[in-house]
This record gives sequence, C-alpha cells and structure tokens, in this order.
Amino acid sequence: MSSYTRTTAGTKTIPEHFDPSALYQGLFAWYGPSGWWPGDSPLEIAVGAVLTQNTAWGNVEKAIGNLKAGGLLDLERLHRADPQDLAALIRPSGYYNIKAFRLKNLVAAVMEDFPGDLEGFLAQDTGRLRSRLLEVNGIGKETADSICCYAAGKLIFVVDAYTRRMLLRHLIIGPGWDYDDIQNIFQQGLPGRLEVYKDLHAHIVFIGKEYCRARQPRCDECPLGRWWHTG
DNA sequence: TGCCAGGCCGGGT
DNA sequence: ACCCGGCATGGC
Repeated sequence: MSSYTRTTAGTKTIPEHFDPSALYQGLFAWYGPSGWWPGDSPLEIAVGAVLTQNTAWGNVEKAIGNLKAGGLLDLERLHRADPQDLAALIRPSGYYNIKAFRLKNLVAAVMEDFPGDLEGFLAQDTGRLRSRLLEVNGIGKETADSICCYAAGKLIFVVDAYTRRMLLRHLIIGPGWDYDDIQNIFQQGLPGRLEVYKDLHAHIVFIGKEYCRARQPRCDECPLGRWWHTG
C-alpha cells in the first residue's frame, strides 16, 4: 500500500497531517486576499525585498518614501546614483551602507543583462532568473524568491524566518531542515497558482508577527494548527 | 530599557 | 558542513 508520508527531494519526511493546501484554504477563508507584496511597481517590490532584510517593514516604507521623493525609484537613476547618496536616503531601513551596495549590485545585474529593461530581466525563464539573482552579492534565497514571486510573478514559494520557526515549533519539521527542504514542502503540496503562493506566504508572516516572534513564543495560542490538518 | 524585525556575507573551525 | 560577528534604524 502506498504511504501517505510525503518526502522532499532528500530523505526527510513530514507528518502526514500537515497539508499546505489545507493551510492555504483555511487562511484564505479567514483572512481573504493578502494584497501582498506592497508596492506600485516591480522595481519598488524588488527594492523593498532588499531593504526589508532583517528589518521591520515600517522602516522600509520610510526609506522607499525617501527614494520616491528623491526621484531615485528608477532603474537608470539608481544605476547612476552615488552609493553614499543612496545610503542617506535609505537610512531609516537600517544597514543602510551595505544595503546601498546591495541595491546597486542588483541594478547593475539588470543593466548588464537587460540594459534599461527590468521587465525583460524579470521575464526570463524562472530558473535562470532565480540563479541570476542569487549571483548578486547581497541577494540570498529569500530575497531572490521574493523578487521572483512578487515582482516577476513566478511560481516560487518564499520561505522566511517565520515559516521555518512556526514549522519547527509545531514539530512539522526538525532543526536539520534547510531553506530548500521547506520550500519543497510547499511547492510540492500547493496548487500551482501564483495567488496561492503569494497569499500563503503573506498570511504566514501576518500570523507569525502575532504569534511566532523569536524570543516571546506564544506557540500555544498560534491558530495555524487549526488549518493545516488534512481531512 | 532591551529586544526584535519579512537576511546575508565573510571568515573561522 | 556548520557557526559566528557584523551590519543599524525605529517601534513597542
């Protein structure tokens, strides 16, 4: 008889009662569409993805507001901008010196491959886009996947600290599970629809902020478990 | 006040 | 393959 235990590409197994699709359906029924990612353009979304690295979103909003006010939320202008001027504008988002270079690096990659054409860059084959983003110094898996999913509309599920922490605390995964393992759970268990990927990640972050903070666990009150059970 | 936030890199073991 | 220090602001 076939086992109900699903496995990732590796040897790890996950509990049969954890169903990403049921989790999505439950969260969507409760909260509705997430509206994520906040941002008026692919460029703004990509910039936000870099600026929000280990940083509260409220601070990122201030930084993006400064970029807009300075007319720098523009591919060509970012490419020409002096890193120090850029750093001054994004100061509220923290790590502003390093993030200024990270933004410059991202923009330089776009300009190198698709000069002046962010849309073209983002329209690349999904695997190529992701690996190209990962080549950029300052862009890791979560940032790359956020850009792929929310700026480029690719079918890539974003894994963040909340996702990992919640699955750990609910004993769905063990400490040995890495980013790709977790991403595989969702990409294998979810229907292949972009809105599902977008909303589930967004809802996980929303719940995580309330119930799954790093040092003040209130795991007992976390409502997530209500929704991921199959059947 | 101290802790935390939608990470990532580089150097060390 | 891990483990760690550094990076920095603003909100609760």
